[in-house]
Amino acid sequence: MDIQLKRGLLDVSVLAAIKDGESYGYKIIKDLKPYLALSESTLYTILKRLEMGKLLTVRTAEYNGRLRKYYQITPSGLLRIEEFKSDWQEILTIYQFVTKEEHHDEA
Amino acid sequence: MDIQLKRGLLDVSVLAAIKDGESYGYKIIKDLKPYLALSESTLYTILKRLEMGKLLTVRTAEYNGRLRKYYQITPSGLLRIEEFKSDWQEILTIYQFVTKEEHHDEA
DNA sequence: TTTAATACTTCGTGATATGATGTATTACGT
DNA sequence: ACGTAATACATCATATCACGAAGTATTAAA
Repeated sequence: MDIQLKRGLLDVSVLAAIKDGESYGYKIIKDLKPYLALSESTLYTILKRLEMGKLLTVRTAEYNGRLRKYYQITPSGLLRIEEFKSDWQEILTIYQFVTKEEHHDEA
Repeated sequence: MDIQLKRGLLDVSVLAAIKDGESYGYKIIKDLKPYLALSESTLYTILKRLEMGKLLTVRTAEYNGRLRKYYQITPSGLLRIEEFKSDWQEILTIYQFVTKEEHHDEA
């Protein structure tokens, strides 16, 4: 798929992946895999960005002898998802413009 | 609107703006204005990119004493729009993932 | 005659997705 | 016991890209 098309969905997809309960990097990738593929470097870049924007918080905990970073969504993060839903209306309008067929005169 | 969300739509919107007949920069901006705002610098960057990718061709012609560059879509450009339509199915799947509500137990 | 509209161009910048590479531990297969 | 895969996170370099700013030049309108 076109890379550019994914861009607007990335941040919000990651937020969606943790919105029903905290998760961690590796699991997020696996959970998103059916919908969109993203590499580890991409994910961690996104997580860092979302953390800086206070859309999620992080806590480090030990699991099975190794460290994991658990990411939890904030109210701002939830708000971000709501904003995305609003934006979607505009996106749909553009989609319709792009895909509309030219009107041909018939007979 | 989120800038990132627009990214995947930009190229294909410009292509859509010329798919029913050639057009030129200034007119493309005006035609797209109801759907998405884009500046001249952005548009001409896109046009250059599309030209290099052979998704459109250019001819320069004089109009009213000044030069205009007319852009015409190529078969590859039309194909690009078709590909976008296919990609849209994936986008919709991601959209549904992002917006789906958590399932709460009732009663 | 001054301002707005038309029309295209170039430059610099900041944001960003991603591959490559690295470190370290645990689980599994044989 | 040993090698390989899976888990888990981190950093760096790079290429792409949207966009504001600023510029050039002509025509239309006020």
